[in-house]
Amino acid sequence: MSNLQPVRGTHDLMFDDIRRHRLVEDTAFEIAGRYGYGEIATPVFEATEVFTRTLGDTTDIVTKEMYTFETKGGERITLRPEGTAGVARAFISEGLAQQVPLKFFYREAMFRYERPQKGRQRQFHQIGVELIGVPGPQADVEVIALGHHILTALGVAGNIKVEVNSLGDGESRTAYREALIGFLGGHLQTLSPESRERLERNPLRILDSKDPADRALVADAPRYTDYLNAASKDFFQAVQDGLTRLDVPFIVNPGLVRGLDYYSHTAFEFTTDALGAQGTVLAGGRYDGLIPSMGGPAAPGVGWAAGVERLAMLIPEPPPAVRPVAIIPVGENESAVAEKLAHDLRKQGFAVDLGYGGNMGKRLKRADKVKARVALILGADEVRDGVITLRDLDSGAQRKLPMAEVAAALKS
RNA sequence: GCGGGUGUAGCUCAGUUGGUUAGAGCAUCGGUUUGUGGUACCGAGGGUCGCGGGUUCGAGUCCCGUCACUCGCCCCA
Repeated sequence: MSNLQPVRGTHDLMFDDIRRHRLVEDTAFEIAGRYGYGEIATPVFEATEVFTRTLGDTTDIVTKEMYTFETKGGERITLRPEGTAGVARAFISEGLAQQVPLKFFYREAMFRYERPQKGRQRQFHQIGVELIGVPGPQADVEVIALGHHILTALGVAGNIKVEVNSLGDGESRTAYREALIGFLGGHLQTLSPESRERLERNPLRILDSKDPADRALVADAPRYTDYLNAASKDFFQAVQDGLTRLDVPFIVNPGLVRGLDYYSHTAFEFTTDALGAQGTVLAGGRYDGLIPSMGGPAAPGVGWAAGVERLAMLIPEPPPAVRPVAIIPVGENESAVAEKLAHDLRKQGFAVDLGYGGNMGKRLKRADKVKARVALILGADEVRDGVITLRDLDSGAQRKLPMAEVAAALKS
């Protein structure tokens, strides 16, 4: 077992990496709280149907990309590949329909059996919000503005584009889908082989194909906006007006689509070109059909999820670790005094580093390594006189002061 | 799932047309300095050359397989 490696697509998070991670999560949590979103933690695994019932026949996802297994008791279980289905399931199981509107925030690990790339692991982390029970466009606006607010607070919004689109209601989508299939079906030879397959399974996805021939064809295809009915147009306009009012910069991307039927109206993505092919940093939309499709009440919803790893990569500087106070005892007897001092200071809220051995030089070196801000030197002289030597490790200045005044001096 | 690139010390990398005991910087440890860190100087430790097989008198170097990472495609709930 000497060649132990982490399982493909998984990573150990520590030091700077996890500080970046926590900065993303904590910032998002704090700001979501200002908008009234409370945290929810759903189970890491769910009954497989929780995901398959909503994903339908989009076979790649179901067959290729879910971690599904059978338990000893014969249950079919899937590690959650995304957060919304679990929240929707909780909404149904906990009978929360009486309590709408409900606002949830989550920060959790997700699992997808995909080929790892930059910004794409098999175990990864998402933050996300769900706003359930509000049918009107102000909910979409709030959720998008919240996403933008979080990215701004993280200092990464400058590199990010906010793209929005409307999928309209069910009637609009059916009409558009037919028109699109009709048009593309007349140009089968021009379509890329991949898109020819998508034509039956997931025609809307052809709109965001990367193939140049597809793109040229799509430019002449019927436009989604022309097939939105009046109600859908009004809804989309209200979303855009709301975003403008809140100074959220956005562009309308008519090629931005969702493959699944439970989505309606607003779809949006926050993208960057700093991460190669994995440019989507936050994505969401309105899912009025999701909860009903899982057997729940007719509760509308809108939300998004963002990749913590991707956001963490965009943060230029990881937040610094806490700078402790280092206590440096010089001899054996002084060590006991130092342990007591460390304990007292920690109880008062200070971060204290106390090494486990070594002479003064070694201990100062260690203090430097843990980036201590000050060293409290405790030798025989100090103990005898009831004082301590306080050395500022940045300036090198040091002075003696009575033991009783240490805590006060450290606060300044 | 498909195609390309890369695997040499803890990290970043060098290593000639195949040729002796595989190198550097950083990091680590020790010393100059047993009451003063960072800087400097001196020294030391640390390598199954990703793994397995093959070609060869001889492989870090060439070939095959495999694993991992990486870039793109597919997918992106």
